[in-house]
Amino acid sequence: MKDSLKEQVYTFVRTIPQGKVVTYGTVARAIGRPNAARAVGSILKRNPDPFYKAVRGGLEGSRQQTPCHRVIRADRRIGQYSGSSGVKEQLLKKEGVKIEAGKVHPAHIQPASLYK
DNA sequence: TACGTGGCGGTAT
DNA sequence: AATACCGCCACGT
Repeated sequence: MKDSLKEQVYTFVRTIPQGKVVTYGTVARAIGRPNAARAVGSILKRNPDPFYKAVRGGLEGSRQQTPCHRVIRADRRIGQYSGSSGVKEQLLKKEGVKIEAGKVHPAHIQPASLYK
């Protein structure tokens, strides 16, 4: 398969189940680019199908969404997210992800070993 | 625990 | 073709 990196990233992120999160580094390793965590961030930044927009615009079910809010930093902080501050955290909490003191509860984080 | 730093890889211009 | 731009990471202090 010869998909571009960003297609692989989007495809992978779409497989992250509700209520679970992964880190940018995990995404990078899952697509075979262990050192490309930062690149993953810049790819998701230009996400063509933002989750919040899909929900608000009634796109649910009509096309693929990319729940980029389910991708967090290795130190369990939320990380950056284009859009007003707090949106990412609210989306996660709405899905049942517990966040305390700006850190995601470890139980929700899918370990990289799952995708190895 | 919190912050700074250098390195990093892919995209966009 | 070159370089600026970053939704990061690992490590040090």
